[in-house]
Amino acid sequence: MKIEDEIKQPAFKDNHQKALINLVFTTGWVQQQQSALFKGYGLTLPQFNILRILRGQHPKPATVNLLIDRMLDKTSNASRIVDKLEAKQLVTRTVCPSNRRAVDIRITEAGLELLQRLDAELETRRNGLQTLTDEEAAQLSNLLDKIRD
Amino acid sequence: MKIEDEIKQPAFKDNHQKALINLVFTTGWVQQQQSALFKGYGLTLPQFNILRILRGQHPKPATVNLLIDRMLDKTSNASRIVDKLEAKQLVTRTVCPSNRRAVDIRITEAGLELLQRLDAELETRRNGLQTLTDEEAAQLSNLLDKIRD
DNA sequence: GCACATTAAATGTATGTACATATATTTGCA
DNA sequence: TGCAAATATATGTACATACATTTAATGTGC
Repeated sequence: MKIEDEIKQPAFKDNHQKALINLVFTTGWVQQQQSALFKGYGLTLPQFNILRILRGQHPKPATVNLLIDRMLDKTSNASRIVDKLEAKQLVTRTVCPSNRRAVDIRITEAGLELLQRLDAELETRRNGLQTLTDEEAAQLSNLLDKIRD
Repeated sequence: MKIEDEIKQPAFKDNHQKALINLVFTTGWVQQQQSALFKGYGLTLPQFNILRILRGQHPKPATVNLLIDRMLDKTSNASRIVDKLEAKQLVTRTVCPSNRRAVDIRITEAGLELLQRLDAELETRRNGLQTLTDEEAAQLSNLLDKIRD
């Protein structure tokens, strides 16, 4: 559906305004698709993203700072997302021996297994952008980079 | 900065994954820019968006249902965002005479004046996508429409 | 006219976001 | 050495999101 119809706005001031609204709307749309998938596994989107970062580090631990560094949303509160994952026994938290201010966070076997089950489903969806060709995906990425210049 | 450096991930599996991560990251980036602007006026981003819809309706009233229909994030709780705006006397709420289940929401003079002050500042920023040409903005919009196909 | 479904909005609860502040540990340097 | 600054994380608060439930008003079929 065209963005004009999605939000019932017949016209936009210019292409910039239209692109901005489309950007926000479409990103929300994609994230909602993803969330719906994770929900069946008892995970939220940020919890999934943290788990994925921890798997990338495995078997090395990660600190909260490392998680924030790699997260897409830098201002979110990694501490409390880890709280939830710890309660579900998908991660462990231990004081870092070499720096007792820091905390070593590790993904558990249960966490790895959960991610593995999700991988299969995600693969079939090509990350939610399955309607784009390879070239279009690259083009989109370039335009997005230019926005942040 | 390229997306690889923004989130310290040296490579991506394919262009689709890279575009998806870039989409989420860049939209967050743009929204944070906007939020920073609104903060100086005591508004949050969703509050601003609701106010703008109400101005579009003015002097006709809007119902909560109409707000949800036009909001970018369909699942957010318009009722409670209106609560905050009402507390700041930027909108009024009255029971709709023709359907007493519904509520007529109107922007106040103070709300209109606040938006007018924000307009001037937003204009100079070209909606946060000022680094794109007109053609690139149109191209971006087309790619985003295709994602939702 | 009345029971029952439908509709509009509000409310409850869990989670997340944004930002300020607190607590504990480590570092650096006078 | 001692003490202030820096660092790592946790906590507090306000607001928003996501989704289920509740309350009140309206519409519909019998």
